[in-house]
Amino acid sequence: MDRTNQPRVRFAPSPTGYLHVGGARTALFNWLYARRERGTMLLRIEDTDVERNRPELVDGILAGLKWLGIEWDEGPYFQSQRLDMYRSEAKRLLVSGAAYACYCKASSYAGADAAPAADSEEEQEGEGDDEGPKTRKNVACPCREMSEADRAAREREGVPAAIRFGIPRIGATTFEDAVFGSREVQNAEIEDFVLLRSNGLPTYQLSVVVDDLDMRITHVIRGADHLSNTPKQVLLYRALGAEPPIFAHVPLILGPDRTRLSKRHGATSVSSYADEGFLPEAFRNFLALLGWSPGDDSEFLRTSELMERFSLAGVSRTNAIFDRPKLEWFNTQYLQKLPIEDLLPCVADELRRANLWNGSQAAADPGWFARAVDLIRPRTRFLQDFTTWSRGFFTDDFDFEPEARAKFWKDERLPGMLGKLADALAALPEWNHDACDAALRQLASAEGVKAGLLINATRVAILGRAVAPPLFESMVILGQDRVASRIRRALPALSAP
RNA sequence: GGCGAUAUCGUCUAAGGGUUAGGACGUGGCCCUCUCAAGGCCAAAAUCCGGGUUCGAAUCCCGGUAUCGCUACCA
Repeated sequence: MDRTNQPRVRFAPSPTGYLHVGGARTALFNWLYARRERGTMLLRIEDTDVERNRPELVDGILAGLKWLGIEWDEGPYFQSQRLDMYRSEAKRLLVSGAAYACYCKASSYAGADAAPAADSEEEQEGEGDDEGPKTRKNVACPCREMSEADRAAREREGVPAAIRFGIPRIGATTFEDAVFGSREVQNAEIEDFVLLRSNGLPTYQLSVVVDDLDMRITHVIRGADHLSNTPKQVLLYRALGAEPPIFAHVPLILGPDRTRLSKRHGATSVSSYADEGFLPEAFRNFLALLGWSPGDDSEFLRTSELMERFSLAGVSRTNAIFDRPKLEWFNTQYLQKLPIEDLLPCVADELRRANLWNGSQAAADPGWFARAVDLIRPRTRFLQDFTTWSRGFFTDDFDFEPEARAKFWKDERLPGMLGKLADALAALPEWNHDACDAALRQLASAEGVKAGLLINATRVAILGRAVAPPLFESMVILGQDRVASRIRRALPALSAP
């Protein structure tokens, strides 16, 4: 089968941190594109920076992608296992004259003015801000023009050399970006960047191009922070005798303060959203709409629809702010609108996590489980809601919430009335919504109280909470025996001060 | 500092020369009600500023401003 026309995309995180929402969104776009176009997505771990690299984080990134439901078709490949290829390609460029050896000390370039102490201080206000020299010229490495004799001398001395790419002095480099359109950059603006460090490890620019070429990547979909460096890579592709792939840079995701999303904005790792009880599909829907629009007013888009409708043309060019309330809204929508059979496995997992699954009616009776979840879900916002305030549906082991007691158990006639209610309910020949309703209202009018008083008090008695689903539906789910015994069990607590 | 990109309600966005500038989140109000949600209805809320081009500009052009990105032997 001829697959030459099928796109190949990749997600290429570097294990310097967990999988954050920006990376997740990039991964999602790649995945949606691959699925839409019946292409192939591969995963590549960019771990060429030995100092920042933390191998133990790879598992977390993989786990984050799995939770998101993003499946790659090839990989993961590790750049750390492909070093020979980068070295030989660098050598090729050296031989062809596209690159040159640089004998300068790394420190004379590295972080020359960069690394402004990582997001710490703002320089204080005031006028006298004739600050330190922030000026920076393009790197014009003297080694580029070094004579052969000098070069040989350095080699003899064993001076460690980096390999730099020699940017053409004149002309411009152009490329097409599927999102930002056609781009042109003057070569004079581009500095001779390093391809291979003096320690023999490749830089990002080299490894990314070599790999994308070797892996036959057709579409590079990545964050817009790479847009400015793309001309370097285009030049590199050409120097390697290849045509560049199609680029598609997607806008960045910012925090509410419009700065790059980072730890101090709170949850930025995908796993924290998993822990918080978000549904993966809701998260995908939310993420997909951050920087992409289907073109109409559709918002609730299940993953299958995203895969049908995603296109690079719909990607925005404007950075987007991560809007937590909207994410929560999506989660609520999914909890309530998902076909019940799609939701059940997620709830079952949550019950297992809370140790409420084994031996429960939920595990034993699928039909009952579905009815119970359906009753509870209109009031849920997170998966945890099934094991916190609604745990009374899945176990007898729950407490009477103090606020609920204070609010609905005030009336001192309640113990007597609920005792009678328990008897009346236990004696019902049939157990359904209307029978329970009638029994309770009959008692209320006989006692001369409003039905609401009994309803609210009973809800607390059988579920322990002031906030729970409507009473009679809850009774039906719980069953006659359990309801009667729970009411009786509550009586002592009810009469306690 | 240099280079570049971007700019529509507070937020995500639609409208790619002609609309009362639409939808959604959030906010406020009303309805529903057995608690609390959900839901329904209503409301306030935007074309960054200034110049052009045009009969007509959110849309095209220029300038300014702001924001973001890049400017590393990080990715």
